[in-house]
Amino acid sequence: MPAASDRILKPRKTPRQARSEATVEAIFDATIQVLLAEGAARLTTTRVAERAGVSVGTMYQYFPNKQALLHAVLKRHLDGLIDKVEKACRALAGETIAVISDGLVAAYLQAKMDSFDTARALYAVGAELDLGSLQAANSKRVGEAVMAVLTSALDVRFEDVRVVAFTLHVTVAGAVGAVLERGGSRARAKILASELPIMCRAYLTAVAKRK
Amino acid sequence: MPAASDRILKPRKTPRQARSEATVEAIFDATIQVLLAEGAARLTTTRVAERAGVSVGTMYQYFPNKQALLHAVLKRHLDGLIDKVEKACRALAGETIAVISDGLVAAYLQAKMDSFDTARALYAVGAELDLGSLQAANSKRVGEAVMAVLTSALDVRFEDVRVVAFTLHVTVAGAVGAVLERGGSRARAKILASELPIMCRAYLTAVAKRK
DNA sequence: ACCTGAACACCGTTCAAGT
DNA sequence: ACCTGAACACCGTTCAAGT
Repeated sequence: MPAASDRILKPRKTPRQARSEATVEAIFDATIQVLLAEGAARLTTTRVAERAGVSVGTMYQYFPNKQALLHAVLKRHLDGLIDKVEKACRALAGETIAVISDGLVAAYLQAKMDSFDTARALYAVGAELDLGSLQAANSKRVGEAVMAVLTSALDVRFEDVRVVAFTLHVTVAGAVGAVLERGGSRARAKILASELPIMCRAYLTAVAKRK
Repeated sequence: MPAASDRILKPRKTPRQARSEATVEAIFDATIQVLLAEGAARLTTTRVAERAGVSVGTMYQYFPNKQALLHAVLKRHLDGLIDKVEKACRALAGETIAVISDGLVAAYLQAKMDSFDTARALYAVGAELDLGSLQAANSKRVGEAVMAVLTSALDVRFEDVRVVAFTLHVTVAGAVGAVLERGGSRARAKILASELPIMCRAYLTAVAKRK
């Protein structure tokens, strides 16, 4: 039988939607904090829940399992990257292939470097989840956007834009990923920043046909 | 007090060294088998030991922990790759840059494809261990070999071979890794096989100076 | 000497019991 | 209705007890 004090002690009902959003946000933040502060090996559902200020049980209301949590956190990060790349693609439409190439590489590197620590931390858990499907969706969205800019190039056209866009994406993403995975110093990131534009421009020029 | 039957039932002492090697080999094989058959999530020390026909305790005599085991298995795989790439480098010494470029890319792709399933399976556990240090060592050895062939090129020389070799390695390895990570169909591997040579040759030509 | 496998600490996940 | 956290199954690792 509920005592009268219950009415006072219990928090008033907060708007369901807003509360949920805040909780999810707190869990996301907690995940990255634990990852950065304690490492992938100590990234525990209990620890994340504790840091986020909720019980494990509550966390499992929002995410059915640990993998789903990591998936969501990584998706959030990748979506942010994709947004930036898409924006860059739209801004580069109708330029020459040289400008497009440099702009794309710069945008991609910039986006990755903006969230260097987070990106590195997330790469460390990447293999624990179905990174495959996420990256596939990622590839698709970035692929569409890149195909669009390449097609819009002022001075050239491509035999098979799909293949070219795929190659470009997988090479740049792969190189950056490789550097991030292996301890990724910022020095090495700088080498990429100077060499990738040359490589991409050279590749695009090699496979392009004059318009 | 040992009974007389012990002398009969106990296996005779097998040469220490040879026995160890066989056991370690069995554990390596068991690891990859469990990985391919049951997936990374079910890759368990107990399961590996069982499959290898030893007790967990025995396995811990050879490998101080699970990470060390995975590290060793991955190292074994990467060393195999490096050997092939180094061999290719030696064979390509003194050729023109075009031949060297195509030869290098072909050798790298070939080596990866030879062990496609193993490579894919290992990528799935890559993040669980200090892949970083392994890849760093890997990078170094491959870097040396690639620098050597590039320097030996008949027709051109490079301002900074170290940077060029690094870029080449990280791009090709990254692209292949990216494709393997995301479910890597062989169809996509084929696109790489046709595009990477073009890209690498274009890059090398762009940064090379006539001799 | 060397191997075994029960035991321990800890993790992901669930769900009865609270409020 | 919603949250909690003890409880459960399972994992990595150890080490007393066997042979």
